[in-house]
Amino acid sequence: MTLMELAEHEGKAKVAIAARVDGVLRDLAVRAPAEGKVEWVTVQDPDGIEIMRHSTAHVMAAAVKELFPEAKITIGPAIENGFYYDFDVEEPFTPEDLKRIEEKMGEIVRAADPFLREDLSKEEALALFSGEPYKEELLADIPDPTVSLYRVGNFLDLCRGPHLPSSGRVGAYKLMNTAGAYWRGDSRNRMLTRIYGIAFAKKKELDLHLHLLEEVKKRDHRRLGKELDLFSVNDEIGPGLILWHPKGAIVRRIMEDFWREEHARAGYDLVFSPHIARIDLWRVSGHLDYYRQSMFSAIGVEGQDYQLKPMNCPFHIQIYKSRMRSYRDLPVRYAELGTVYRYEPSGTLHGLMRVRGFTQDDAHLFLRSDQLDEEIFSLLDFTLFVLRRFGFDRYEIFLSTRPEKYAGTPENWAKAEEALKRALDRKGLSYEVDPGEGVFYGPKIDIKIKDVLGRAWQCSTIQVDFNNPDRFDVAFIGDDGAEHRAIMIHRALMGSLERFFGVLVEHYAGAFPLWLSPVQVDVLTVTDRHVEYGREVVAALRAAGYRAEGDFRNEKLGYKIRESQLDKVPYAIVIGDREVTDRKVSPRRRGGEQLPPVSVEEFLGTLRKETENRKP
RNA sequence: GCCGACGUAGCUCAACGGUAGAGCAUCUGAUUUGUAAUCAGACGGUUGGGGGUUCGAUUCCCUCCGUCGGCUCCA
Repeated sequence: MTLMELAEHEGKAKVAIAARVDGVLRDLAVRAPAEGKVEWVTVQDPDGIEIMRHSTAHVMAAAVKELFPEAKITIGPAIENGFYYDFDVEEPFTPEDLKRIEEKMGEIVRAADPFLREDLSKEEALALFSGEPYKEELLADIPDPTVSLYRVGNFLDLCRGPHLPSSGRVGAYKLMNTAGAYWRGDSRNRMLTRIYGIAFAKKKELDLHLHLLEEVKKRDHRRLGKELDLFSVNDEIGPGLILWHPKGAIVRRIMEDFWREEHARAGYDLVFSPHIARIDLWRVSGHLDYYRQSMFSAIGVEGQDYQLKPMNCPFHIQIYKSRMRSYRDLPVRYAELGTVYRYEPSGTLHGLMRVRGFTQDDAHLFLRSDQLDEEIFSLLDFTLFVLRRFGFDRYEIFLSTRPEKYAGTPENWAKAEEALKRALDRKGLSYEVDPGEGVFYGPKIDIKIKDVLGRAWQCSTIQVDFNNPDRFDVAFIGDDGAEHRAIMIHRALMGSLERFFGVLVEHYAGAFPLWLSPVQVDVLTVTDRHVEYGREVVAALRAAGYRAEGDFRNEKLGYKIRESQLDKVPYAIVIGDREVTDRKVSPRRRGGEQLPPVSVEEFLGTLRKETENRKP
């Protein structure tokens, strides 16, 4: 009896698409075990939906091979929300091709061809895949003597499986776009043509996801940046270089003020450093060896080479080194909103999220080794405190370990990795280990913040550095009167102000909380009769420290309300005959909620309450 | 950087080998208006830059710049 027959017997044939036999995922076509645990896997199951998406990729590849027999197949896994498949073709697919492929997929789904598994020796498989060089290459790399193949209709693919019982069980899918992708993700390899698709169990879920994509588009910080006049990038200035317009600049200034205030409170000393330095500084720091591909070319000055800074650390180190330090002075914490410049390949630039010039909310901590654990622990605390103030309370945390290209000794790396791990464990934070993803000078904790739509953004980073102290001879005098090596921590909480601001814009869809809003209150008059009192109200709000603007134009109230709403101003207050007579204002919240008329004093109280503690 | 698509008025988009058009914004006038758009008129473009094909290019070709979707990389 096969699992399929067993499923029929148990009345599960309609929902089961695979089975977990003693914890191992299997096709329904295989023989049911005489004993052992069988669990049915459905498309509701995370494993099940992945199988379905993977099978959809096969169906797509089958459709492509029918329409474009000369296309060479490569690989096509399931991914979040869907799947992709990479092909080697002479001419990349056009949107019209995608439409045809999608239709052909429909035919294959309607045909409900079974997915048939065949286990063959590698030699037999090689014979079947002659003319498919990528499959031959994959086969050559498989150590096992036998491999599994899956056939659906006329399409045969090398695959581990499992798969749906038949193509008829494929759910709702849609081909989205094509993209270039290197074979095996290596830029030295040939560029393939990738087709991305999304796939869900039900049409309704697919529609929901398409709706989500619309929402993402609406929140795009590049669109909102233009609509709300927050920032721009400009051809004549150059790609990846940001112009902060007045409204964006207000938000940035508030972010910076908050940051400075809290850092002073947390025991940091605020410093400033220049944007360029002699190239030798970067030779000593190791940047020239390990970071050169991210640096702009040197600048010749009176026969000497200077370098635009990609990081702030060497400067802070020099401040530390400007005098002798006692063990009693540590930890020394230098913080700077330091603007750095990094060469990023043009194809990677993206609005505010990936730029060539950005300001890090950087700090460097100089510690004794006995202070490392405690400092990292309180740093995690501080980081989460700052992030929460901006409305982020969900995170993905990664611990990145030693990369291939690194400076320092493996022993020191291990020590640092241990220290980071201990702090995370003590703080009770769950995290993933990212092997080999550390920076060249040390391991790090990265905190990705999750926005309202659940997307994760890399912002905060805490990096231990055992390298620079050696290179720059960063030392302190211990209680034994001898010189000791200090440990350094690099850290940024918001990461880059540009990226963090971009994330903020998307998180709030441009509707910033009151404390961050570029304009907090719009004062709208009904007719010319009310302008005088309107000016008075604007002046009173400004005198109290709020960002208020008056709209005294000769327009209908509805027109002004609409504009205020589109500008996402938190409060619009209406002033007409009634308000002038009673010396009151009628506030309306962004979103339409109408509040009762109150005196200006009372309204100020409302604002004060809403901005205290910088409520997100 | 690589692959593909794209670049038309301040913005969003039409036209597509035959001297470029709409809506919104802006400006002017009228209207004095009560919670998401009052009406009318005017202004606005060497169609991203350069080169080529053609009697003629926004349209076809080349090249450069930039943007977008990915890949590689990353705050």
